[in-house]
Amino acid sequence: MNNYMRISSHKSTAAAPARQPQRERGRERVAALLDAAVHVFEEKGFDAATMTEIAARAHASIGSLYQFFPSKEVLAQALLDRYAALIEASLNDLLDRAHGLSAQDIAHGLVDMQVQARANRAVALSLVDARCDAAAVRGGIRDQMTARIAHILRAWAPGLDAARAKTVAGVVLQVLKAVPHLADEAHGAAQLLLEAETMIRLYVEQAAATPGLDKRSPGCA
Amino acid sequence: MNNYMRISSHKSTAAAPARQPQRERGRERVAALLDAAVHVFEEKGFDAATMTEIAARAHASIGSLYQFFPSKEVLAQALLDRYAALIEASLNDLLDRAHGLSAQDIAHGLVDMQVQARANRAVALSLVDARCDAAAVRGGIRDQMTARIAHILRAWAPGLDAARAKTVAGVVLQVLKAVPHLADEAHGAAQLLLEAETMIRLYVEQAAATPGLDKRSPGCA
Amino acid sequence: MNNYMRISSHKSTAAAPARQPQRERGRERVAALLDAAVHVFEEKGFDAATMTEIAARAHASIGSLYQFFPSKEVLAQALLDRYAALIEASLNDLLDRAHGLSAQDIAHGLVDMQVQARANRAVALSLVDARCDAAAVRGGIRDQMTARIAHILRAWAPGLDAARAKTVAGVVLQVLKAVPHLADEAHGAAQLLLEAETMIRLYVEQAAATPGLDKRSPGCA
Amino acid sequence: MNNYMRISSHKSTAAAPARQPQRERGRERVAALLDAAVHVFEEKGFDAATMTEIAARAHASIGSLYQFFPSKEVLAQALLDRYAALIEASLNDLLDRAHGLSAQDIAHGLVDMQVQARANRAVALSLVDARCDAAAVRGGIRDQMTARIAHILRAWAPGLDAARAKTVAGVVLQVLKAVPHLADEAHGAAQLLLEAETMIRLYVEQAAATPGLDKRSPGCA
DNA sequence: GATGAATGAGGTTTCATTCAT
DNA sequence: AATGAATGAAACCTCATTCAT
Repeated sequence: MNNYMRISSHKSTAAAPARQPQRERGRERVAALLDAAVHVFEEKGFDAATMTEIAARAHASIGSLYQFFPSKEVLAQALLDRYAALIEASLNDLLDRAHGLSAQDIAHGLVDMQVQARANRAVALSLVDARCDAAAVRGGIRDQMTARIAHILRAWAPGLDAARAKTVAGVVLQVLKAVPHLADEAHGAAQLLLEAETMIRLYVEQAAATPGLDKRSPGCA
Repeated sequence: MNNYMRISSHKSTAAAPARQPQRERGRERVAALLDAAVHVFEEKGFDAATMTEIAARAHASIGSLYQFFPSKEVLAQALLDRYAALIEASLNDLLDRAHGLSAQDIAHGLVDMQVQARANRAVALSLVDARCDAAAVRGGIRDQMTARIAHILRAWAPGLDAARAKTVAGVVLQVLKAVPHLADEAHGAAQLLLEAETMIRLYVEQAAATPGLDKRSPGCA
Repeated sequence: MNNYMRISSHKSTAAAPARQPQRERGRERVAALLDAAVHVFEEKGFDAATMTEIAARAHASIGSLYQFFPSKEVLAQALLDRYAALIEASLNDLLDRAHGLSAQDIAHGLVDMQVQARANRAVALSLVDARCDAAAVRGGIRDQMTARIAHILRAWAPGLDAARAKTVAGVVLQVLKAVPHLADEAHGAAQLLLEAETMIRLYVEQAAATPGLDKRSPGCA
Repeated sequence: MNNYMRISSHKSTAAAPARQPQRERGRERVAALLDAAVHVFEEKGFDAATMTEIAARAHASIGSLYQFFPSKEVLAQALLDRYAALIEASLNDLLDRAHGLSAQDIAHGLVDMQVQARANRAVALSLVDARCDAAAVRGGIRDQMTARIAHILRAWAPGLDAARAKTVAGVVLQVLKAVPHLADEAHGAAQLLLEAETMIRLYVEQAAATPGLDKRSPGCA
């Protein structure tokens, strides 16, 4: 895998990044803190979540939280990194298998990836949308996910024009962002997910069938 | 317009609602405050936005802001109401015209509605997602929009099963939520919007073609 | 008085400066807050002083303090500005009278200026030394005081070389910085101040007598 | 050296003093820690300096730092002790040579002492001024330095009245405190130091010439 | 009605110090 | 001895909201 493939590792901010624990005790703490952060961010959103509650939910003191995550921003970024690693693995797996799959399989693979990343899902996606200085950094994830999905689409439908693939991937990504919301629906979540798959399937099928005629009005097919 | 048509006015919270201005001067004030609120909420998000900045951006004092909107919640709700009225009008228009339109027209109508509601768009949608006490209240909008879109779909494709229409509408709504994001893309926003239309068109076409077989695996069509 | 004469007004920091109160109530508050700040900074020093204590000593809430002084830095700067205005007036007065005074009068005028600025004296001088980002801004005060004293020296001893006057002024300024400490001595404060005057008198007399021979070993006079 | 000569060792606080290292390795550690402390205190000042940064700069763990210096206060005191020892040596040397020196030599000796103590200079002097619980303890240094300088002055000018010598020494000490600041000036530091010497020389010459007439207005000489 | 000052709970963050390994 | 994790009081600062003028 070349460097272009990497999604995460966006520690470009000058501020101190998350500190790596050096003892077993510390590793356990960090894991507990991250899990607590996932839950609190998911329940309250980035702004409304409080560091105090996150620490408390991990049965740690506020000082311990800051020992490893020197700011709320860094904590959020750590969550994104963890999420990005999961997505990266799923996308790589799908990329390897892409050639020869049906449109349905591609759609299912993409939706399922989101469902599998369940533990961090809504969190990461909401953090991606959070508006703050680090927006650019986080935007990086979106761009790389778009690129990766475009890559998969072209592996699956080799005739697809590069620019078209990127456009299609951008739209698909937006739909994928809705997946966690659908999965949370009280009634008929399973059915809603299947519908999302259908939508994506139809769309990529159509894209594969009209691989590069970007400038036409898309309704004339 | 019957009561079933109303989307907004969910003032179920005990707190006093937005106060109606009594004079011409007051109406201008309220308009300026709402516009300022749109901008600040859009820039900062609900939590990070401050009442003080909103007042300042409207060249009003903080006291004036609270004169008309007795809490931040109420202000947000007022914005949602204004947004809902726009959407309501668009959806009603589309409902009236639905019968006889092509799938492409339906898709375009829905996407265009989002684009037209530009001034309030991202704000309202982000407020819809904001997690706070009033979440339930706001959730009402989503449910009603789903219902309204389902209504349009059945007006357009009379054979569509009621339950199926609701499911399809739910998925379409999620895609519509992505429209503002797509419209904000620096490169190729117009093309991205066309793609979103295509996606919706293909999806509703397929739904119209398999109107009620909800329980099957949707991939077997 | 030309622009070169101004000492204060160094609001070059991008951050919001102290906010001017617009009502009588506010003016009283600001005065009380500044007075409280003087005492606390004087007792504890810049770092050890707490905003909470300053507010409490002014019988104000912490919120009121931050209403007018959006940060500890800004509060310190406001104190410096107030101090600089006092010093500026004293120095201007001395400048006007300089021609024809005895060395003793010059020395007394300089020392007395420090004693007169009693209310803010030690505070301002300690803040000038405080190490922080605003050091440059504060350094500005020192440079301007040096320039002003040099100006006075040349008005008093017209033959004095410009460069020499600046050097002499720099040394005198350092001695003046010690004045508040001397004035605080439990035993013989008055005597100590007289001695400081003597020291400055002897020094400026000698400087006036050897007005521009900067490069010699100064001991050979 | 009799007891009267000791400047430091004011461990009157109840807390445990700096612990003596037992092995060679420990002595190196302590030296490194003290050096690091000098740099950090000098850069940040006593309050803003953090124990963690001091330890890090010495490539030691925070635990190691506390092994030898059980509190920040103790660490500062250790620095003062080290500084006091240097000053003590310089002052003793000057005391031995005082009789027969010129005023210029005395002035130079005092200023040079400050310049020589360069490594610890600003630190110690700033710590001397730091206002905290241990202020009294640190004040001891100032008193003893005053006494020592007075001693030197009387050894140099035997006719000098004891009380007058103490007063003069107090003023001279204040000027000496300015020496590090002068030595730090970007432009003409050397010249500024010479000027400080001149100032002190003139002052002690005058003191020697009017050895005990303390009550007169000092300007009438 | 309009204005701007007042309030204080609560949020993020720091850091001296202690302690288990 | 050495290390690094743990702790929590306390600091700075924000901001929704109230209220006197």
